[in-house]
Amino acid sequence: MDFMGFRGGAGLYQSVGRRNGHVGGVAEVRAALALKSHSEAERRRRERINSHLSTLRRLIPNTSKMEKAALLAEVISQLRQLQTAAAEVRRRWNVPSDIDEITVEEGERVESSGSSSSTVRSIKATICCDDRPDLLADLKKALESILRLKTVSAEISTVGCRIRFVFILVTTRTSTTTSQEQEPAAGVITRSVQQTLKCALARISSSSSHRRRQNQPDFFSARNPRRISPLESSSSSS
Amino acid sequence: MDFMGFRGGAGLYQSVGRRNGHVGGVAEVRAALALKSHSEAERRRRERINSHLSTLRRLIPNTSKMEKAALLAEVISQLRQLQTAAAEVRRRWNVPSDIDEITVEEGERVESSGSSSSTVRSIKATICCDDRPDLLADLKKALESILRLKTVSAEISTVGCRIRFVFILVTTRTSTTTSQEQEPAAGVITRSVQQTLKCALARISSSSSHRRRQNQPDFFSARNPRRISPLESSSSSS
DNA sequence: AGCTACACGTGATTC
DNA sequence: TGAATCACGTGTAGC
Repeated sequence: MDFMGFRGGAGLYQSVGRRNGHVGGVAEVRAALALKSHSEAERRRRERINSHLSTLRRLIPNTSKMEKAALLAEVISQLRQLQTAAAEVRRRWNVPSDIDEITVEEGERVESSGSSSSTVRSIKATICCDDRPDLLADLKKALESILRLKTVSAEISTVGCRIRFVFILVTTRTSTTTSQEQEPAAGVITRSVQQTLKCALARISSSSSHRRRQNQPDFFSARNPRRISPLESSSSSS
Repeated sequence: MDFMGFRGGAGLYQSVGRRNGHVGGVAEVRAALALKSHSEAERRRRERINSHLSTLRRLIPNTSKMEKAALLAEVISQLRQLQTAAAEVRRRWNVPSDIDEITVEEGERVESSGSSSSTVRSIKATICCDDRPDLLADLKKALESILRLKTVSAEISTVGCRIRFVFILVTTRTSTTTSQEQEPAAGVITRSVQQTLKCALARISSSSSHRRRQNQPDFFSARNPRRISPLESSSSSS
């Protein structure tokens, strides 16, 4: 315990030299004191970290005798499982989270019922953001007027100040079907929807004086597995 | 970097002495080599731990610039929230987990419809364990024959080899209502139910050659916040 | 004997 | 400047 402090003190003593002809100079004792408080602070820091590690051991079964790295690996595994499970439950129940999110997936292609041979795509767009008046109207307008999509259904759910939409949209062919323009590829549509929604929300969040609350939402507050900067998400898996 | 190794080497050198009249003896170089591999191993260990810490930083937003202890505190907070949320969802959906569990809560007191003035208590008992044939019958028998409880309903759900029951039970007054015995307190009943179920399951698990699978269940695999040794749980909050 | 994991004190760095 | 964090090499104990 003490031999280390002693050794450190001796080393410092040699470098400083015997000023004033005696070994117990003020500089030396000051340095020794500093060194001591330094080691004590470091010990406190270690205790803090190890205390947290032991509560993690308590939180996850069968990790009592694991080494530190293995414990952290278990923590990571558990956290990943829980985060993905929570995201799945949120998705199925349409529960808003505290993180802004936009996902757009394309549905199956559907034959148009009209007389022409054109097809119609269905698109599922989910938006999670802060609520505010006329948000639904604004989003619908953006989707319908800019992208000429038809809103088949809009499922809405709010928790506190947060809101989550699930839009089911279909492409509409204008009367210019006779023109030479080809039907856009699916990826183009989803990206356009995403961009449009992103811009609409960016406009809104910049105009309003909302401040994001930092922490502790109500239910299934799990942050998403990946960091998602506000409204920059991209997920289009089926 | 090197001064530490040099200092350590010097100390060792003094203790060993100048064997064979020269400073580069075999013992010295062996010791130096051992010290070197030691420090390298320690560096690898540090890298392993820090790598896990950085993936934790990636898993939880806004922890990039946190100090180590604060990061671990955030991890603990997240894990707690997710574990309790998952337990709540499991409870509501009656999803079996991979951990044996018995909880007994007493319901509200209900006036008996009979002519006597005796009352009836309702009890909700949930059991999560490995499935096996005749398990339901065994449990029902134990509850009804030993404790003279009537099974109002039994909700059952299985995932893989795991099963979870939710029994709704009511106390039955025998024809000896006229005797001098008092109605037992609620805590006594719940404890009795718990003990009976625990014994029934212990009998089963010891007789069968089941081995608990260690890890990675299907859905909502969260272990419970508290360590629960098999069939020793106790939770009777309302 | 070696190998591994942990605790410790210390230098470097930042604020 | 002190106070705090982190990385580093080392001592030490268990297998």
